[in-house]
Amino acid sequence: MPVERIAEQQSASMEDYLERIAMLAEEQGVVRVTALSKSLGVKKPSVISALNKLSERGLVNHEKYGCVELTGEGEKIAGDILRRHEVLGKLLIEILRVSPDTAWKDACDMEHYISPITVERLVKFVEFVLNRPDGRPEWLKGFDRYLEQGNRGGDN
Amino acid sequence: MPVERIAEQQSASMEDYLERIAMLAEEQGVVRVTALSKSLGVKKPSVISALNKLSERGLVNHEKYGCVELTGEGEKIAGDILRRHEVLGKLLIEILRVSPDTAWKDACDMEHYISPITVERLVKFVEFVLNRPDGRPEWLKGFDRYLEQGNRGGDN
DNA sequence: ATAATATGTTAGACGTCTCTAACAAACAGG
DNA sequence: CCTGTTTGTTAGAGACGTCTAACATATTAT
Repeated sequence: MPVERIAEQQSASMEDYLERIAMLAEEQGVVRVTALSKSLGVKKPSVISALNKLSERGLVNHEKYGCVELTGEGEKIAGDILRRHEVLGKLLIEILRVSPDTAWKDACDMEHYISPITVERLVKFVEFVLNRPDGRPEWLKGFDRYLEQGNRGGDN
Repeated sequence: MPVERIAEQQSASMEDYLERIAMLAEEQGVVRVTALSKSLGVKKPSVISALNKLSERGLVNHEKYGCVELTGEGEKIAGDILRRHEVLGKLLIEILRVSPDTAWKDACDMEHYISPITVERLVKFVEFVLNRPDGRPEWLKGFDRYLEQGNRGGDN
């Protein structure tokens, strides 16, 4: 079957490039081919090939032997991806207590396929559960105990 | 980057075939190429091609012009996929209140990328939240109200 | 300046998964 | 039966994303 349509019509792979460019730009200011290659675990010709496509689509600026930058639209898309990544990560790490490494990888693999509607729900759920004046809710502490002890704990 | 390694070393596409074969077998007894083609929204030659690969890998039995059946190992893998699908679906539908259509599609697209560890956590979370003697917990009803009214409701 | 190294690019191949067009087998009605 | 329709298969092409090998540019150090 065709790869599922993804937000903004980018493939999962292209979305990974956009996201990583945004992250490296944030972390290190300039983004270079070698850094992208190392960060994504692909060879440099693959990076070049991806940058050419993203460049054609108007999502990045990349002159030969130069630095890589997101265009306005590229930034917008990268932002959406990061948002999906972040909310999934929060769910996995802070609610489900998955280890950060596993959670990061799973979130990264899943993030391309969540519809905007579901993203919104996730955002609201994570907000509802975690952004509370009284901190981590009791029932969630009960889930923590359930994980640790294999039972529901005493008070949830 | 290479497509992420998936449980049992199958590609997302091959996993979709396995899952759908299992579902059609359940629903209709016999599984045929045409049914798979319609169900997955791909052309028949694509189905044949997939079946040949799955057959080589010992996951399905398919004689020329005959029916399609999962082998023992094929069933095991399909079962794992269905389990991931189901737990994701429950989270999206019963907890996050995503509409079944969207949830099904999102779950289907995400299911291939969840690690076994995260699946376990999801299972436990969904269990913890939904399998309770006293029914849907109060805090979750609070979330339902939060979705409906954009506030936290009165009592959670 | 120039040699050595690091970085970036091109060309071409491969694997996966899809498609269309054409063909083959199975089946069902007359 | 045998003819038409449904079903299944083969052959070949194309998109995508990766890789290696070879080459080009840029940078750094002497």
